[in-house]
Amino acid sequence: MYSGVNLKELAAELKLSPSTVSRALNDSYEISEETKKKVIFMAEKLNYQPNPFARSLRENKSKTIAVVIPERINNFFTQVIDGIEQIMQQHGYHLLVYNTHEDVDREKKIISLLLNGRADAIVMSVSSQTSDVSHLERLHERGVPLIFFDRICSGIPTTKFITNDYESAYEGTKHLLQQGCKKISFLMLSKELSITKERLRGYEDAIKAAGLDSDFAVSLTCEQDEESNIELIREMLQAPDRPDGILASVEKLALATYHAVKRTDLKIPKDLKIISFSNMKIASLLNPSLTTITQPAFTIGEECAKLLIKKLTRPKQPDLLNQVITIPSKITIRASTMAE
Amino acid sequence: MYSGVNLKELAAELKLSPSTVSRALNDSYEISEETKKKVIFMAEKLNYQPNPFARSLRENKSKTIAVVIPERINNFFTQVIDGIEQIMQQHGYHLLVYNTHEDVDREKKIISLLLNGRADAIVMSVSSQTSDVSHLERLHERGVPLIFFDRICSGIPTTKFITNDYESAYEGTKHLLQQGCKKISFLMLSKELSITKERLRGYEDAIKAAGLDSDFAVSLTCEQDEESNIELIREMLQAPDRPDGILASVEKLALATYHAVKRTDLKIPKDLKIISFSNMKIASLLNPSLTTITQPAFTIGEECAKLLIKKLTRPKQPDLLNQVITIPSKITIRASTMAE
DNA sequence: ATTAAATACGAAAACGATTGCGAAATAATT
DNA sequence: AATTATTTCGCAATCGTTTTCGTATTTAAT
Repeated sequence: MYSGVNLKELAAELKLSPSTVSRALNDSYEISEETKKKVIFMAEKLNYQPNPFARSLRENKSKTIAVVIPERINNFFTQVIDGIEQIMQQHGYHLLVYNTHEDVDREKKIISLLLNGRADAIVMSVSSQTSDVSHLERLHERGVPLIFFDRICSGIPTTKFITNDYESAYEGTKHLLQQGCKKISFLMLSKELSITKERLRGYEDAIKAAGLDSDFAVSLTCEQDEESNIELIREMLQAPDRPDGILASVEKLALATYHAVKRTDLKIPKDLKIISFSNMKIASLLNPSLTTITQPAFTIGEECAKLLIKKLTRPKQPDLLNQVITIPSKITIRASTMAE
Repeated sequence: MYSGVNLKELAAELKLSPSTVSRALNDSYEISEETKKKVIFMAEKLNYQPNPFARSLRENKSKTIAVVIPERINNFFTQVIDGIEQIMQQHGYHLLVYNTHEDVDREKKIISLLLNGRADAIVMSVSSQTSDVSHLERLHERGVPLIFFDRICSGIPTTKFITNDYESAYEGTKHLLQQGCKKISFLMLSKELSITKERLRGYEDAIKAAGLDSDFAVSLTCEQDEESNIELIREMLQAPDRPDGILASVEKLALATYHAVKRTDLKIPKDLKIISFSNMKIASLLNPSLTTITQPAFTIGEECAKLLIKKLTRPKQPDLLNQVITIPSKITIRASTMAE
């Protein structure tokens, strides 16, 4: 592979030393305006591109951020990445993106690859299987700036960005109750997940606040396999004490419910009302259209990136604060929760 | 940021020279089994992680692949990336992902960032605005291995992966005709796009083969803005000579059509039948369920990656062949194209 | 026993940038 | 005019690897 001209060759062409050329290109005060112009012109002409690895080696930073997500085919995560990229691109940063596929082992491997400074910082959302967080602790102790979003690790003292999971779940459940639901089921991926815990808490509190017996609360931990999820939900819906309302803590479980319903005689929203955390653009095109709790995904990504930029570009920045920053979600009521 | 132990320190700890330690870790034949064991043990113990930039600088390769796509919130591209990552991760490669947002200027900037060897190869799908391809030519002439998929640049002599765009569009149009459509509209993003050209050709040939007047063929170039797309389609659907069938060359235009139809009195499939190139998992949940031409996205990603691995890991590999590799799509017929 | 070959390791250069320090050349000060 | 300050640039070290070359020691061959 032909790699263009380097600093030494550029310097030779200009009859200057590499140090002078380097300083000229970096706009050092030690270089006269005249030579700066000449250098810049020649660099332009020869299309000089600095070698990023030489620079990274010397400066001990890579101008690269790693983003680790549990799932790529997911509107929420995709929007977050778009938000991160939006800010990072403006500051000349590159994005390494890794998909853990909800698998802790893959997550651990990926994290271990990031221990060597390949990325200047990491933005991540943990997998649903992650309970042991020693790999993340090690990363943090190494001093790699680490930010969590959505699925956070409260045990690791750094900044986390989430939405108002508790309140949204509370409001969502309240909405179902107001629409006449008597028995609401909460669908979740894994009890280990921070979002599961918070959303479950919101759900339970709303049920209690309505004076309903908590026996009515049905929780169902869903597997990873799409088809088995659908079957689990179908069985639940065909049981004698079936729920008449569903709060799905993640989008894919709402879709699984739609599929499950198609295998029964039930009708949404007459027999079953459903609301879901979801960033689908086409919630309104589903049959019936889906009432959603939409997370501010793009904004979350932007905020993560802005904080990192502050941390990485300022000279003597303190460590990322151990705090949780909440950006509220928005509920959009659609046909799936309509009363008669 | 604390960066762990380096080779020199590890060597000092072992009372060996850095060269020996390096060779031991790289399993060189010049090192005895005994010292290899000692070195590996100590490296393990001190948790030695080689500096990727020093290595990249020395070896002149980064173990990194860049993926450039026009849109992130798109099931097709996302699945392709999953496929690429699947293979690349097995070979220790990292993925830089860039979104051009269908903007040539952003595409050019991104490409110029990749001229310096930051990535060992590039896998990309061009933006819909890309007509001038000089930036891509420069990249290719620099010798950076470049592979196109889906939206390709036929002018650049390298390997491209596509689906059978012509045949799929032909078959899709034929299906609409068989279901009784008399006037079929083809929806597309930009006439510059390779996929647009091929799919349009398939569509036109199918219309002609049916002995239909080509005046019936309506083409509509859609803007980037979602809302204006919807309005354009709505106007078309409410015109006196409205189509009774639609072939959408990309997913987002099918969804725009669904939205547009909701603003009219028309019913799918009674008044309007629609088929679309789409990798949506939830095509069956739309109202009515959408007949789709599903591209082998994951496989396309895998094949791109496999070819690159071959090119990058074998010592004296020739340049990537100037050829187009086709992997067929699959049509799934659903309610949106059902005759009475 | 002498020479040749194989084994196991170290010294040092190289990759391409940045930067501390020194040194000319010019300008300013006394 | 002599000294000092300022401007402008070059030398060489450095970042952490890999690798070429050289060398000492052991083993094999004649």
